Amino acid sequence: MKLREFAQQLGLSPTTVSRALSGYPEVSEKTRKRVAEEAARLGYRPNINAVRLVTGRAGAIGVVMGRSGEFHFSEFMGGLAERLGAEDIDILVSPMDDKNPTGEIQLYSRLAVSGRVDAVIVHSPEPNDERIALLHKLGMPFLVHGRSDIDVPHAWLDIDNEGAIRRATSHLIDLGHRRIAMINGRQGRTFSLHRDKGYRDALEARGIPFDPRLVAHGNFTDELGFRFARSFLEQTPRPTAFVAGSMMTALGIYRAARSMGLEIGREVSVIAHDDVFPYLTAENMVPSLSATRSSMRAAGARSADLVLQLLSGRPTEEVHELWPVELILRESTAPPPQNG
Amino acid sequence: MKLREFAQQLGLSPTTVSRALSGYPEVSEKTRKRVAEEAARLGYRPNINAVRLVTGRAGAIGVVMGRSGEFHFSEFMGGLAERLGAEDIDILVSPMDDKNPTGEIQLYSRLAVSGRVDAVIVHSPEPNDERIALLHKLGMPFLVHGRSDIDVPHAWLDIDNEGAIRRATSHLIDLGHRRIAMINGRQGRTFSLHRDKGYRDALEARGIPFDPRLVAHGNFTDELGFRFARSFLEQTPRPTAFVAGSMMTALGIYRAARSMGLEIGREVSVIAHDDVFPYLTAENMVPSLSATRSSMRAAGARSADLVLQLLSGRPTEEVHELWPVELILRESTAPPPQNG
DNA sequence: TCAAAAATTTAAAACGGTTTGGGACATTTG
DNA sequence: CAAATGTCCCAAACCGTTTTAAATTTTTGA
Repeated sequence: MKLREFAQQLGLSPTTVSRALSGYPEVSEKTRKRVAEEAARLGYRPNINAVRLVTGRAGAIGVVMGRSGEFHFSEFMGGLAERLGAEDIDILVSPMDDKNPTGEIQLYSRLAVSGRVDAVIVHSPEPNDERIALLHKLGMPFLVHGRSDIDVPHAWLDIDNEGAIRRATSHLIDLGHRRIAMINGRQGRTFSLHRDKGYRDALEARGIPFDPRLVAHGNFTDELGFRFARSFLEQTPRPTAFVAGSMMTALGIYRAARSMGLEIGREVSVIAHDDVFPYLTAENMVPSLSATRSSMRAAGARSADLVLQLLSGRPTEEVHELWPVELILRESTAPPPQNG
Repeated sequence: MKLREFAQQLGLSPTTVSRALSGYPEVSEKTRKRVAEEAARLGYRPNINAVRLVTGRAGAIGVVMGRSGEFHFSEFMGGLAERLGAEDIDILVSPMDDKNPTGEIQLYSRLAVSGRVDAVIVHSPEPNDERIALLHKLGMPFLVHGRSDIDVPHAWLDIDNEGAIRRATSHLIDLGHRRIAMINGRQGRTFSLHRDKGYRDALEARGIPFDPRLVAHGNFTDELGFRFARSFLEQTPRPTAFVAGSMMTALGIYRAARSMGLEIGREVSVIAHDDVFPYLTAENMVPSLSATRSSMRAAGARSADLVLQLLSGRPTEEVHELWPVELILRESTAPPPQNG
C-alpha cells in the first residue's frame, strides 16, 4: 500500500500522514493517534527505498569483515545487531580480501561513495591507518573499534589493552616468574602494539630485561599458539609463563605444554585475553584459564550506540571510550616451579 | 555527481547514459565504451537508492543471526560475502532474540515486508519450520541452509548429515566399538534429526541396540561437550567412542576424557563434525581429531550463487543441493581397549 | 464581533534515477 | 529513388516518499 492510498482511506493528505508518522509537531495529537492506529491495522509501512532516496540517508551502517579467521567477529556483530535492531537501521557486511591490501582501501572507498551506508565501523586499526584517513577525507562518519595514532580526528571505542597486559604480566612477575613469553596479535595492529607496550613496561618496572626471543606475533589461531609456544618451550631456559592474545592462542599453548609433558598451572602459567564467547569459556578449560576479560558483544552493542550518536550530530572529538579490562585469576597461574 | 550532469558533460541524454551503463542493446558499442570510460574517469555512480526505488529491487539479501554462540556464522558469512562482493549486492544482517520465539517470526515478517531485501537465507531449519511457511506465503524468495520436511516448496543447500554420521558411526563399529555415545546439536533442528538417524541406522545395520542414555542434544559449546561427555563416561560400562556435533563439542570431550585420566585415541575414540575453521583445526588437536568435514565457508559462497539464481528466475524446485561430506581419519579413532 | 495569530492541513516540488513511446538519421530494399 | 527497416538518441512519465510554501481552519485578544 502506498502513502497516497493510505492517506485517502483516512481522508487526509499524504503530507499529514507522513508527518503524523514521523512525529512532527504540526499534527494534532488526535490525528496522529488515528493515523498510527490505522497504519498498524492496515499494515501500511513507508517504502524504505523512497524514504532513503528523499532523505538521503541509507539507514544502514557498514562493517567490513576480514577474511582471515575472525572468530570474535560474530560476537561483535551480535552486540551491534542487538542494539541496532531496535532502531530501524540495517547492518551491511562487506567482505575484504586480506590478501590484497590495495583492495581494502578501494573497498572502503566504494562503500563510502556508494551511499549505501551512513557510517562505517573500522576494525583492528593500525597506528597510521589509511582507512581512517580515507573515510575522514570522504566525510563519511565512522567509528574505530580500537585506536590509531593517525593525525586525523576519529571516534573510537577501545579496551585498555596496554593496562590489561601490564597487569597480567605484573601479576606473573609477582608470582615469581622471570621468563615470561608473549604471543601477541598481528604485527602492526594498534592493539598489538599496546599489548607489547604493557608487557614491556611491566618487565621494565621490575627490572627484568626484555628478550625479543620471547615475543611472537600472528593471527589468533590455535595453530600459531601451538607453534610459538612449542618453540618457546624448547628454549633453555624455557619460559615459565605465557601471556596469550586470545582464547584460541591459549588452546594452542595448552596443547604445546601437554605435548611436552608440562603441566599448566604448575610448570607453566598462562594468562590469555578472553573476549567472552558463549561456546568456549576460560573458566571451563582444564585447568581453568586465568584471563584478562572484556566482552566483545558488549563492545559491539556500545559501538552501535556510539555510531548512532555520531549520526545524530555528536562531535567526533567527544566520542572516545576506553574500557577497563578485568583480570580474572584462575588455576592456570601459579608461582613458577622451584627449579625453573 | 548526478546522471543529469554526467550526461551533459558527455553531450548525451540521461537515457542513453543510463542504458549504456546498464548494458542495453540499443546503444552502440562505441557510445557504450565512451560512457563507461568517462564514468570511471569522472567517478560517476548511479545513486543506489534512486535505482532501488525505481527498479523496486533492494539490492541486498538478508541473513538472520541467532544470538546463541554461533561460531560458524562468521565462516558462512565470509563465504557469502566473498561471492556477493563481486555482484553489487549487499548482505544485511538482522539479529534475532533467541529467547523470544514469537519475535523470530515477526522478525522475518518485518524483513520480508520492509522491502529491504530481495531474498532471505534461513538457517538451522526445523522439520516443520514456521519461517519457511511464512516466507513462502509472503512471496519472498529464500534459500534454506539445511532442509525441512515442511509441505512448502523451498530451495535448499544442505550437507549430507545423515550419511556423514552414518559413516562415522559405522567406522567406529568397524573398529570394534559397541558403546558409542553421540553429542548432537539442538533438539528439533533438522540437521540434528538427520544425524540422529545416521547414527541409529548405523547401529541398527550392525545389530547394536540403540541406547538413549548415550545420546545428548544441545548447543555446540565446549561446556556442553564436557558435561555430556563426563556424564557418559561415568556410566558403567562406559562408552568407548564419541560422535561429536562440532569442534567445540570435541574440545569438551577431550577435556572430559583427560579429566578422568582417559587417553583419547586409545581408551576413548572421538569423531567430530568439522565445519573447517581457520582458527581451530582438527588436524592440530592432540591427538589429531578424526572428523566428518565440510567447509562452512564454501557453503556460504555456494548459497550466494544459489540465491542469485533464484533471483534471476530459476525455479525453486530446481534449487536443491546435497553435499557429500568427507570422513577424515586421524589419531583420535582407534579400536577400543581390549578390556573395554 | 472581527482582525490577527496560531494551529492544522494541503498542493506541489523535490530526490535521482529507469523506462516508454517516439523522432531523427542512416542503411537497406523494391 | 521512394519506402521500409534499423540504429541511436531524446523528452517525458514515473517510482513513493519528504518537505517547502501556501491555504485553510481554529483560537485568541481587544
